[in-house]
This record gives sequence, structure tokens and C-alpha cells, in this order.
Amino acid sequence: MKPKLTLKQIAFELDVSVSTVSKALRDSPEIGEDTRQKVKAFAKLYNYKPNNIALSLKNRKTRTIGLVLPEIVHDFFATVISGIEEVANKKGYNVIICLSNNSFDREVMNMEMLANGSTDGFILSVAKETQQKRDYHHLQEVINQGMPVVLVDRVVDEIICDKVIIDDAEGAAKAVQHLIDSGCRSIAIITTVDYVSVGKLRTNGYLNALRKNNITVNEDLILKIEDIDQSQEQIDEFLKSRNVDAVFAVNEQFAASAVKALVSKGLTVPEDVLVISFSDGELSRRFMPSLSTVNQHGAEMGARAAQLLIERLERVVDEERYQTAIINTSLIERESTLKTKKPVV
Amino acid sequence: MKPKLTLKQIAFELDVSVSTVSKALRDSPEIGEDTRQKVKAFAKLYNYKPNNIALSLKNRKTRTIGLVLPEIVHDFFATVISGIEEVANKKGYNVIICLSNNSFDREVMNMEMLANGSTDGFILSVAKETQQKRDYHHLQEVINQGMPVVLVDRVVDEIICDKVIIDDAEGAAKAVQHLIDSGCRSIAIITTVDYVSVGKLRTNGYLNALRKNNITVNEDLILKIEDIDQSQEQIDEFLKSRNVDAVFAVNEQFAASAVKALVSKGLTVPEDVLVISFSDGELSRRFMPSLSTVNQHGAEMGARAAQLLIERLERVVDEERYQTAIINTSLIERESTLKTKKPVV
DNA sequence: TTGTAAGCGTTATCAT
DNA sequence: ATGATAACGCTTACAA
Repeated sequence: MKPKLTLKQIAFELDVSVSTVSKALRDSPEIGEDTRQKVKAFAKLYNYKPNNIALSLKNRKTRTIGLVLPEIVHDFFATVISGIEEVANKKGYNVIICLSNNSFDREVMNMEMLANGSTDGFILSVAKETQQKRDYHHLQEVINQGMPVVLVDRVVDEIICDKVIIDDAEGAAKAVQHLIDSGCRSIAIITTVDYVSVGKLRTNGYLNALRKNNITVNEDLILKIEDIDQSQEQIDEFLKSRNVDAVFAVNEQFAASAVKALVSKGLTVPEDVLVISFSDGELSRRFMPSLSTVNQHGAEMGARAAQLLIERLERVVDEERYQTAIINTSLIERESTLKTKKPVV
Repeated sequence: MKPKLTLKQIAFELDVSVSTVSKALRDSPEIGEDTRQKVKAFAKLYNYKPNNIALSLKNRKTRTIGLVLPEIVHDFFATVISGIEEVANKKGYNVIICLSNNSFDREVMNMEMLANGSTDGFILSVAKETQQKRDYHHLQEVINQGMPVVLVDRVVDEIICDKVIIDDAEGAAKAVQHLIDSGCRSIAIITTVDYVSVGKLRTNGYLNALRKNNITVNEDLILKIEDIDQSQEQIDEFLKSRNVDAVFAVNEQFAASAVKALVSKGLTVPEDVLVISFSDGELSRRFMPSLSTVNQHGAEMGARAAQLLIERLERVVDEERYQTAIINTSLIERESTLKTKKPVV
């Protein structure tokens, strides 16, 4: 086991000083051609690589991004990570990922842990619990310490910083409009409780779309789910007693559950009821019938977030002006809204 | 914007030396009660937290684990990450995640990047391309430098280190046995190309199960897929022309595609053909019909890997003895193999 | 052209 | 009981 080679070692071996080695490796003009050659040859031969930690300490920069996410077993966040990784790696940054598991305390802990020198800035999607508590002091804290923060998807208005979002309301409206255009009038929505920012926005989009088309909002067709774990039962129950011709679900899990509930009721999708989901993921693509959906371009959101953060870290942007990047959504039509085979009776 | 508080700052403010502050905060008995109180009070008041980078440099330990994965938009790896995070965080470790995207070069780059002081050790699942090339010098390299490595799931025999796997062959055999027990005799397998270690093992399990039950292996019922992106077409094509009473797929994507192919052929699952998948994920759970599967306990694998790595980092294990932890699989029976409604004709 | 020294933030050793 | 110093690995004025 050979320990990592250091400048000191090289200096000792070549009988020069540490600073000479350092300068030679960085092609400083102060160093004579021959010594430079010698040092570089030696370094290459023994595969010298500078120690990141020492560099970080010296430069007070880690070239590391702290990423704090509510969960990861979820296509959307996984794609966000991919996007971030892609950009970060290209620019020579590492990504430290921490999961809050939607817990406020863990989110705070993670940020405190990373804020003590481990990262130069944060990309964060706030935990459900944090949104519920509306306590964002930990975010303000790191910002006050001069660490830039970029919020992604689940953002909070109270914190002033760069943000990357989609227009959730517009995306939802687009989905619902598609249902309306397909002739549906009795459209249920399966959404989250209101304190989940994106859930609320999507609910608003649903409401807007109905109103715009002069369809009376029927509160009885709105199901708000708190915990995804018991969602199937709630959705079964909800759909069993209601007659609808379409369902808009704010995520693909709810959509899949809705289809299941409808089928067990003896209905067929899309022949009897159209179903559309939000946030295009593996499930929507592979489901039978494949699910129409509003895609969220997670990778693009992540890439954009990384880009915004790195720009700020490298001071190429106006210190005072924060931007909110809005990533476009688009409707992906698949089988679950393909109304061709048989007309509604 | 207030910069982070340092020992130096505190020392200056309280008019004592840096070492006094350091000792006071660490409850050194050398320090007088009053000064200790004073220092601690001040530190608490201004929320002093030691700088991780400085500590890392000093201790030559980062308390950070490098995690290199082939991909992440994949339930299995996502759960592995969850498991690792859980254990790592509990023990005060951070996790730096890098994605190889199944590329050899990126895997090497990532490891080199992290090996320069950023992490104390690695947890890695090797890239597909790396398995194909059989080039593992980057792994041996970091091991030679004294950084422990734990391989997860996609392991390589050539490297001696701790490993966490499941018994893929046994799991596959269990799945196939279940099909046989359900009365199937003409069982197709949809698997990966052989250089993917786990794919090959699962294929072996399939073969073993057939032989054990005296069922002749029909090479024509074996489909090996290279690239998941075109898998649907290949699977459609494959199943169209073959008459089978069951399909064993080595991952849930293939299984979903198989069901789709069968349905488009006019068959029903499970009435006409049973389908079973491997690696329990969201898709298997939510699919219609829900897919029977061999669960892989990704979170448990991750947790175990983190535990093994940390034990080695903290030297509580015998330096020379490496272990291979085998996580148990179990069969999860769902609708896709529930053969009740109608007997095979 | 090369080397010395200070400093990044800590902690451990060794004075005082 | 407190402080000065060196060290972790590196860079960069500043000296020589």
C-alpha cells in the first residue's frame, strides 16, 4: 500500500523545495526549463494528483455542490440528479447528496453538516414537512453566510435566491384542457394536500382550466391526499362512488392507482374514462395503458439549477439579481387519453 | 453577509489564544472552568461549527463516502442510495455520489476525482462497459492507495474487497421454480447480454431451475438484450413468434414489456401466460397486473455496504479478511403469476 | 532561478 | 491554566 504522493515527497526525492515543485507543476515562468521537465516527468511517472482537501482549505472553495432532496426513489428526483451531475461534472464539481426523507429536522441537519465547509453552495428541493412548518431559517442561514442556494421544483417564495421551476399551474391546465378537448366534462382531480407547493399549483391549474371552459367546479370531485402510502385505498374509495369521465392526477403514482380503481370498478381506460398524469416517468411510459402526462423535464431542471449555482459561485452573475428559471412543460399524449375506439355513451 | 466564525476569530474576540479556544471547546481538563464557560458560551451564542475541510486535512479523514453508480433513474439503485445514506448519516458520514452512466471512462474519472482526498473510501457498482472491458485497474489503484472499496450488486471477482450481493442465480431459480410449480413448462427468459454479471447469473439460475425439473432447455426461448432502449421492439418480435406459457424477465422493465407484447398478441396475463420479474420496484408494484417478482432489498444492500465500509474505515475489522455479504431475496407473488381464473387449455 | 515563510482552520505537543 | 509552535498539503508573496 503506497500512500498518496505529495509535493513534499516529490521535493524530497528531487532535492528541491516544495514551492519549486508546486510552481513547476503549474508552469510558472519563474522555474527553469530543466527543473520543470524533471519535476513534471517525476510527477507524471508517479501519477501525482494534488490533494483536493488541501486545495479546498487554501482556496476556501471546495468545488462541491450540496444537494438536498426530499427523496430519491422517485423518477423525477432521480432525473434531476442526473441533470445536476451532468453539468457539475463537466465543470469539475462534485455533488454531495443528502436526503431529507421529507423531514424538516433531517433537512436542517444535512444543511448544517454541509455548510461547515463541505460545499460551496446548495441545490435544494424542500421537504414536505418544511413546507408544512414554513420554517426556512436554515436556508436563510446559509445564504447569510454567503453560500448561494438554488431551489428546485419545491421552492418557497419567502427565500430570495435563484430558483428553477416549471409552471405547474399551466402544465396542469394544459392536461385538463386536453381532457376537456377530448369531450370530458366530469373531471376528477387527485392531488396532494395544499401545503405541498407544487400540488397546490397543479390544483389551481385544474380549477383554472375548468373555469376557463365554463365547467362548474365540483368540490366533490377533488381528492386531496396526504400520504402516498395509503393512496390506493383512498383513491379506490373515492372513485368507487363517483361518476367521472376523466381523471387528472398530479403524479404518476396517483394516476396508476386511479386506473386500477377504475378497472376494478369495471371501467376501461381510455374507453370509459380518460386518465392523465403529471411528471413523466418510467411508470407512465411503461404502464398499460401507457399514461398521457405532462412532462417535467427533470434532467433539464437539474442541469439548469447546477448551471445557475455554478454561475453564482464563479461570480459571473449580478450579485443582487436572482432569477427564476421556468422550464417548459409539454403534454405527452399516450394511450390513456386516446379516445378513439368507442364514443362515450 | 457574515463569514463563518473560526477559532481564530473567537480567540481574538475573547483575547485568548487559539489553542485555548480549541481545548476549551473540546473540554480539555487543562482549561480553567471559567475560561471554558466563557469560550463555550461565546461559541454557542455565535453558533460556531468547526470547519470540516480543516478537520479533514488535519485528520487525513474526510468522513465522506464516495459512491459511484452506473445510473440512478432506476428504482434499484435509488433504493441502494437510500440505504447507504441512512447508515452513513447516522454514523456522521457524508456521501458523494457520482454517476458513471455505465461508461468506463466516466467511472475512472469519477474515482480519480474522488480519490484525491475527497473521500475515505468507495462504494461502487461497476459500469456495464467496465464489465465488458474487464478493466479494473482503477479499482485496484484506489485499493493500493489504502482506500477501502465495497462493491455492490455488480461486482467483479478479480478484485479482492468487501462485497454485497444477492444470490442472483438462486433468486432467479426461485422465480422460475415458481413458474414451474404453477404448471408452466415452456418458459422463456428475457435477460441481458452475458457480460453483465447479474444478468448472466440470473440466466444461470433459470437454466438450473429447468434442469433440476427435467425440463429441456430450449435455446430459442432465451432472449438476450444488449440495450434497454430498443428492448420493447425486440421483446415484441421475440414473443410474437413463440408459444410460451410463462416468461421470466431479469428486470421489471423487460417484464412490463413482455406483458405488453403478450397482450398485443391477444393473450392475457396471468390467464394465458405467467410473467415474473426481478428486482422489486415501483413498476412491479403498480403495474396492471401487478408483477410477481424477486425482491432485491436494495436499501438493505446499501445499508450493508455502508456498514461494511465504515467498519473498515474505522478499523474494527480484520485488515486481511474481506467478506461478501449475501442479502436474502424472496419471492413476492402478485397478480402476474396468480393462476386461478382459467386453466391452461 | 530557486527557496523561505506565511497562511487556509484545526489539533496535538510541548513550553511557560 | 494558558500559549506558542508545528503539522496536515498546498499556493503565493517575498527573499535570496
